[in-house]
Amino acid sequence: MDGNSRVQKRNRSAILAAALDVFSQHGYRGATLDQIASAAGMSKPNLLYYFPGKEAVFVQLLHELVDKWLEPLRQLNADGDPLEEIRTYVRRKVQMSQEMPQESRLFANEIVQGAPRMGTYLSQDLKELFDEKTALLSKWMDEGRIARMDPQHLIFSIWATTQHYADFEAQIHLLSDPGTDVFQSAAEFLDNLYVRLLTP
Amino acid sequence: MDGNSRVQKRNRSAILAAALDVFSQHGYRGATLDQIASAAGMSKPNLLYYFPGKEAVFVQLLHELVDKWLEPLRQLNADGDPLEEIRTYVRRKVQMSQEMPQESRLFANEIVQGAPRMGTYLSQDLKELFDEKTALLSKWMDEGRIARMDPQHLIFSIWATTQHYADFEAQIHLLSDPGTDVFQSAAEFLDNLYVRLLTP
DNA sequence: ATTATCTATAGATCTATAGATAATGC
DNA sequence: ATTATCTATAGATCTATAGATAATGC
Repeated sequence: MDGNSRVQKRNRSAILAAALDVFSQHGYRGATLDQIASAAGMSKPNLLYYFPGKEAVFVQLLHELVDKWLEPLRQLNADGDPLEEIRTYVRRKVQMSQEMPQESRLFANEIVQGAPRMGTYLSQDLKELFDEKTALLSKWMDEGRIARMDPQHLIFSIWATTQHYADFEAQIHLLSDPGTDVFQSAAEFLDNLYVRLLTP
Repeated sequence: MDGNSRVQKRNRSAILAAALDVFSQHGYRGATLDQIASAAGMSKPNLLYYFPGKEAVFVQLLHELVDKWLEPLRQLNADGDPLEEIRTYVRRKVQMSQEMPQESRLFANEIVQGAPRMGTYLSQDLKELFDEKTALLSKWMDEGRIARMDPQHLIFSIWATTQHYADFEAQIHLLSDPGTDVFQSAAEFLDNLYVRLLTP
């Protein structure tokens, strides 16, 4: 009656987990409800009992992930030591590429195609957070605590370099020396890069 | 008779140009032959007179682009000044993001999804070139002409930071200050970044 | 004669729904 | 009584082909 029985919760989260698998690998159009239903261990009509349609599953999935996805940037702390805060942010982003590559590719897929289903509110959350944190970086630069540069491009470069290891994993894996821990050496490389770049 | 009449050439290149438009925006599965044929100004059966099928169009398109795409890295010159060579490479890659964003997104789409249609030979070309250029970077580091670091991650970081402006253009555009030339400021930011990073 | 294009449609795939049935909760 | 699931299928979309016709080149 409340639409939130144990079975409902279990099935809805099974569907969203399956949707993450399938959408992140094939993109929105490349994914089919059959694949998702099958990965969730149920029939396609049953899946559609829980969600009104394909797009609803996709949008719900983005919703549930966006907060988790932006958490590291949110934690960039105005009261901390600037360089250490940014190093921590970079380290966390590399870690997310390692531990949540599907989430990264889900967003990448969507944005590469112009983010047609991301919804304005998702972008508004992001824009607000982005403006807040670029302002913080500017302040740190004004205070001479990190080197002066364009704070927007600084954040873009952190996103680019860290998410690259998840989004382009197929290429990275093809080109990297076998037997090395790519994420470990990436974390070290990027830590060094941002220390060099940001030290006043 | 030779299968290379003027009409054939014109139509085949119209199809490939249309395919670049459509595949780069919607990905392989999201694109339809109808869209491509219509963008090329012909009927779908007529398109299929020139190519055996959808995948053939896509693979042919990748083929024709991969050389152009790798050209800037190929031009990294062992006899030039190391820092200037790398700065030039970065500048060219930013320029390509500005001037060939569709090509960038075409490859991005494909690699994010695990590069299922890229073919091994494409990757072999890339691997060979990548190994050659990382060896060159290593040599420059051994000679003390640029700072020592992991040369593989150095190239990954250049790809990531430069291609990001094409691949994630939707996001960049949403977040950037309006009225500024994003590519101009990106080029300056990245030039400064790599000078700082690489100066011994 | 050969090349290029069109109409019509087969066949496959996919999203979504209708309607019946089984399982669960009171 | 309500919630959850199934079978069957409608309807839309898409790739690809068959077969006829028009345009071009010798």
